[in-house]
Amino acid sequence: MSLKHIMLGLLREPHSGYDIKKRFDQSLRSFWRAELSQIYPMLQKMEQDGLLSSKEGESDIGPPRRVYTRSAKGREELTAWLQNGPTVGTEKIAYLAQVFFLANLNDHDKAIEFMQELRQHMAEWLAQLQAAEENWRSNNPLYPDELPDADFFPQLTLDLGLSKVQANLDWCDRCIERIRARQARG
Amino acid sequence: MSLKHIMLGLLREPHSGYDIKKRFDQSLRSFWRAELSQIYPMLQKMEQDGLLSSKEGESDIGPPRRVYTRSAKGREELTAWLQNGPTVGTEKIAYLAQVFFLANLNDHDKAIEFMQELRQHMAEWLAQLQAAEENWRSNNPLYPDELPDADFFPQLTLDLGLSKVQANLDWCDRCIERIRARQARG
DNA sequence: TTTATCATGTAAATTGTTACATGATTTA
DNA sequence: TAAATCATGTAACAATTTACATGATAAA
Repeated sequence: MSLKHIMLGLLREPHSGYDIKKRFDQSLRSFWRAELSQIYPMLQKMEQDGLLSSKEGESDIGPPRRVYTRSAKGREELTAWLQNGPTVGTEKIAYLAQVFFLANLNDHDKAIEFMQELRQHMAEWLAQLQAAEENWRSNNPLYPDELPDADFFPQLTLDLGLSKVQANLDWCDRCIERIRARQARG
Repeated sequence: MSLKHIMLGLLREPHSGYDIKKRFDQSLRSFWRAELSQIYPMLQKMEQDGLLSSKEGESDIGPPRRVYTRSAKGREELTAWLQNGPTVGTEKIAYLAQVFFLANLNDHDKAIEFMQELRQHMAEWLAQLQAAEENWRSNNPLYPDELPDADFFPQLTLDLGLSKVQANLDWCDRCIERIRARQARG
């Protein structure tokens, strides 16, 4: 059950549900996303279970906020998750399933179109990650290896994101070439 | 809703629920997995919805089987899924979330252990993919570019699998080095 | 005769998505 | 004053996992 643990990780500093949603969208979206309609009930459940405590937020601006802080039990739960070792083999990648069955289109042109559209998504994603990295680098002279731990480990995930999206992009190009070659052969 | 479409893709030839489970485990597990307890009810629902038809299986061996065939409506549903373009940005990668929060262990040795365990998983996974490819290559002189479409497109997903798992493995090595270097600096 | 594999399901719980509902504050 | 953002939630549905339940056949 990762959502709970990710939220515990984000609650290193006190946050509202709305804050947590923003952190998902800004920092985690390459590998996890969550909707507000999942976050708010989960915060309530976690508080019931003693992993969090909450208080009415000191909000300078905007409507009243409920701000959550993780408890000692919450910190233990988080470290237990990390100490149990990596969770692997649970990924679901819908676009790969689609490529697997692309023969069902019975049309190489449509298959190429599909791969080009996928390539476009990957190119945009790569540009976003590169922009994030460039922004980080130019605003922090310690980037990447002298950052404090709380930023260094997140940077590792950005590093992999860049490699992986690049690998996807290169693969799309190979696929398009190979499908074209089949087409040429008839 | 990809499970339905993947099952439609697998039902290019008539299959039982048990057969479908084997195809998930053998060919799709790098990017999708499903349990029998999800497959059987889904087959029933899909038949109700007119995407499949079923009959008592001609089973030479073993207990009676129910064998499903996709209907014209099922084929349309599958091509519609493919024609709607790639589904991206839905992946959840739990081990990356764990790396993101690894600072919470407050212990570089434990972080290195985590990355080594992850590296081990990736090495095993890579070996499996390489074995699958080698097996395929040695049993089929047409591998990879002269295969019929129904095998060529699946081969594309194996190609990406190999690149991606290799990228993960290299990244694990980089991470371990970088954490060690931090440790050395104190 | 025991173990592995074949074969099909149900039940309960958890997790995740989409739609709906409300209202305050800030910026243009 | 209109639109964007801040802020919190509920309801209904869909998807997934884990546990339970059963029994036949094949291979060692």
